[in-house]
Amino acid sequence: MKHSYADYVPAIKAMSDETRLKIIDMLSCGEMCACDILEEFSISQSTLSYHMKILSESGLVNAVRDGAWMRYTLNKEKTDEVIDFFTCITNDKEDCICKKSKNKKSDNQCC
Amino acid sequence: MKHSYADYVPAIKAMSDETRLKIIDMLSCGEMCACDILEEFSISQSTLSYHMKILSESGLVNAVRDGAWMRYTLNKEKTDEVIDFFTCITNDKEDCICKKSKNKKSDNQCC
DNA sequence: AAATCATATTGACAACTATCGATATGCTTG
DNA sequence: CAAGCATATCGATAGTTGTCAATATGATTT
Repeated sequence: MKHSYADYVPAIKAMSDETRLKIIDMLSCGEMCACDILEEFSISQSTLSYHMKILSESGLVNAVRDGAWMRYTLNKEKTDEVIDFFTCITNDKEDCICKKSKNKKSDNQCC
Repeated sequence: MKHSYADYVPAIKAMSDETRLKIIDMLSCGEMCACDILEEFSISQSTLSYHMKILSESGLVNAVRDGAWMRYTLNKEKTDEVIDFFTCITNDKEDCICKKSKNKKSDNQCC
């Protein structure tokens, strides 16, 4: 099934911040709780909570409550989907948007 | 050579916009000039110029003046670099940030 | 149930972003 | 060189973002 460019914007926006990139990297080898993530930064607890919300709402990160703690994991399906999308739009392809009729201006279907 | 997360932020920010994602896709099979790109959108000429500036300053797009026209191409080295970076931070690795000493809080070296 | 710990939400604010119309710059062509 | 085309810059503006302190919520422990 095809998607539109806009479908990927929330996840890419979520990745376009230095703090969140580092959090993604920290989650790449396994689960972490908010307090452990917080230890690695010099930001307030509310700011971290804001970043975790953006990451989980974008689908890049799974958030599971475990008692008083939140356990975060990377959503590998989603991160792979974003990588596939990038690979697709940055490479030449049979049905590339630039090969389509000039009249189909409103075509936002993509990879 | 290692980079910091912040090094990738400008390129990722440049990709975090629907219009610019479509422009990247349009450039994936070859060169285009600003006026041809503009035809595909319902935005003003000044807005397109703004987007092209962000794309070229991020390094994702090469901009070359050709008389009165600007010729834009995708910088494949840069787009590949971003894809490699994503692949790296979203996958487990030997020297992952999460395996480092808790004391090295200021370590922003990454993929 | 009161105190405490972990996380989320709220309200405020400065900085940044996307957009436009108007105007400027720079190249080409009559 | 004047007119016109292609692109860039400027100034204004509405919307979004990242940050914090303060406070709220929700779970655990005493």
